[in-house]
Amino acid sequence: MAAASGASEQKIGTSESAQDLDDLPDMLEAKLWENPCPFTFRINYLALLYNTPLYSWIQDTYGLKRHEYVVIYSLALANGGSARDISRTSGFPKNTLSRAVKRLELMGLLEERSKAPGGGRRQALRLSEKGWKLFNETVPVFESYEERMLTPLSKGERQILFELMSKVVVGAEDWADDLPQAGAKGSTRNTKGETQ
Amino acid sequence: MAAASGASEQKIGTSESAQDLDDLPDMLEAKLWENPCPFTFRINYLALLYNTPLYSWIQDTYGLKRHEYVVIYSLALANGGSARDISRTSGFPKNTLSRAVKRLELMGLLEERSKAPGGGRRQALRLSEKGWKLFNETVPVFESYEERMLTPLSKGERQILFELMSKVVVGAEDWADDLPQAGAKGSTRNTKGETQ
DNA sequence: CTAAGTAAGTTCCAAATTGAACTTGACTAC
DNA sequence: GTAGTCAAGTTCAATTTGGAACTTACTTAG
Repeated sequence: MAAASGASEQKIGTSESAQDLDDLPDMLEAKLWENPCPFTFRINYLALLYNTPLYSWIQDTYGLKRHEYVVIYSLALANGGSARDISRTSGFPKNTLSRAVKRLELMGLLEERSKAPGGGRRQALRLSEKGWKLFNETVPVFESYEERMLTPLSKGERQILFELMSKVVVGAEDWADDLPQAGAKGSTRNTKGETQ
Repeated sequence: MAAASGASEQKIGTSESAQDLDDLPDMLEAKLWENPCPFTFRINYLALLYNTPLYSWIQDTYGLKRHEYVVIYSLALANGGSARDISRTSGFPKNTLSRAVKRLELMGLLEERSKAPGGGRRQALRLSEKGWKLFNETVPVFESYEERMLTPLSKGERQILFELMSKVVVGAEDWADDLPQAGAKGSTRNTKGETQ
């Protein structure tokens, strides 16, 4: 709760305050404390703060783009997964992933795709030795960044946060499909936005 | 906590289970329950689930792209804000926003930009009557979607979640700038990723 | 008053992204 | 076996994106 700043109808009384001092725009205050969607704003904002530096580090260090690294990460957690799985869990469209996979193969980070584990025409993707090495080198950085993010919370608070977020995610299975009104042609879902 | 599925070294014993039944890939289970970064995965995943349908609804209904709607939303919370502010708080690069603003003006959703409130060369952006109308029509949908998302939580739990997330966001001011190792040329920050 | 400095906003263009169409392979029913 | 159905993956083309360079406008120092 709490209404912190005085944005909205600001008549520019005395303030314009932190604008340049601390570099934090009033707008951030407004988005944090007067937002009709405070939860999702925090979600999005934290995702921004977390992802941006990490993926730009990955880019600079390993020359991998975000969706390429996402493939690595995904396979590290579920080796033998398919492009479709990665698409579903990350939000990247399948053609983007197709290219990513191709490039990773070329770089020798994936093993040759074995034919099909699950259903239809699915291809099982697996990390190569080199792919695992890359993953093992990089996870600690991601982990420590998450750790860093959670610094303000005690052990117990983290546990609670984890449980609450899990509840929300698990519950999401219900609503995650019916849009406001029309789903219309929305056949294949994923249309934007990404996940690690 | 809790190791749910049996992904990682899956030898395809009996399962491949929900793969087609419920449409949830094992990979999702792995990412949820065996992820070295469980918090940020949830963050990203929820952002995905929330943003995707809403913005594609906005697109279909009002013909506005995500960053365009973000401008509207941002100004609704902090009227008179500048493009720079929106960039900072949303993560979109300034040229993208420049274009968005231009288009919104053309559509009559913004008032003519007044010169400068804060410092330097800043332009104050304001919603027009029409812009407010659009915002007022759409927020309820965003709100109800957030509400929907939080359904699994009791009132008290929501309050706790809100407080914990706030703590993390507020604490972010400290770490939000130093990358893993080199910030290098990273002058203007925002390089990818978006926020509402 | 002029010069230098700074940063917001804009333009440009090469590169990346993705919807749509297509291809491919597998499974199912006959 | 063959035909039909379905979805994973790929290709293609058009749009979108965002880094770099530029412009503009204000602020400050001389």
